[in-house]
Amino acid sequence: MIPNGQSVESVLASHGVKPTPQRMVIAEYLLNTLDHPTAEEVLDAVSGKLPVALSRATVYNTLNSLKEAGVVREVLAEPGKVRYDANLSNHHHFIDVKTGQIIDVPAEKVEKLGKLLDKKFKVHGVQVTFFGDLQQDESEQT
Amino acid sequence: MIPNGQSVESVLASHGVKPTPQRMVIAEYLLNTLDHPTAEEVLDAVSGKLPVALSRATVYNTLNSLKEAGVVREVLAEPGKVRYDANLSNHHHFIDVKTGQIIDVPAEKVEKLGKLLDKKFKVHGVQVTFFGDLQQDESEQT
DNA sequence: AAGCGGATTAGATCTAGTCTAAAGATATTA
DNA sequence: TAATATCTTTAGACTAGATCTAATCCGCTT
Ligand SMILES: [Mn+2]
Ligand SMILES: [Mn+2]
Ligand SMILES: [Zn+2]
Ligand SMILES: [Zn+2]
Repeated sequence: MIPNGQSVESVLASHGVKPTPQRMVIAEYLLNTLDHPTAEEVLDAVSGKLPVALSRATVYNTLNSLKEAGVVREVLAEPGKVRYDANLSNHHHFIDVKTGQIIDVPAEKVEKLGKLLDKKFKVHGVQVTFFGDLQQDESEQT
Repeated sequence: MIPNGQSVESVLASHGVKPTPQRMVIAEYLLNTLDHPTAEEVLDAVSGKLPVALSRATVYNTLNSLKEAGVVREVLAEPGKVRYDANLSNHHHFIDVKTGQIIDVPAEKVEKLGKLLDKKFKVHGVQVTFFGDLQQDESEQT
């Protein structure tokens, strides 16, 4: 997650995010976990690490800032919850429908989109979503 | 969406869903749109079509029943909203980040996952999510 | 007709997320 | 240093999607 020997502060700096104490602890947490925590989980995990109280609004503000700055990305897994992921490598996610566990899947594993993956993953379904920009438009379509 | 010349009633029957009037109008609506409506949008669209009031609880109950029965599937596009899709063919979604419009993309268009698609779709990002069942487990992993 | 189980209802409740208005920090002038 | 501007954080109110509850309704079977 955290690139090479970079400090959390330098990661923020390189993305143009001013390093306040609140942002530091939140980014540090995200950059050092393989989990895909929700805002609530981030709050629980880091609120003890500051001398002052950490408000929910700040957690949400910070997560949105980090997302917009490109430090983390959103993962939409279950309905009704946004999760955050500091792994910016080209990868996808496998979600265990029993436990809810979310596991990173390197993009190169996704060759034929249906075969692939370890035999350890019994795939029930795949959901692929493109986000982009629809050109409006000349004749022929999808 | 709706298979061949089948009636809505027979679609429900073939999936083991008892065809009440509420379920009929909801299923009929979903089976005849290319949209990917939310529960709220379903409620708005069909509530006038019944002689009685249609409660929100029934809409949610019905959507969950239809999903579990395999008549529709969930689409997780934007955070905080579940959308429903009666197109069960193997396909993915393109979401216009400007308008929010959701467009079906046939699976065969998704060959190399990055190239592909019409030039009309400028892809900013792709999110692939597998849902499944994690075998717990012998040695080697992803 | 009585009883049963599933379906539907209105409205309360839950919860993730946003908004608000005030207070705090930090940088930039004079 | 003081004044000011801009940005950040805070507690708590608020919103909105979704679920829960308990009463009622409806179609069957006896
Ligand atoms: Mn969250
Ligand atoms: Mn909805
Ligand atoms: Zn990930
Ligand atoms: Zn679709």
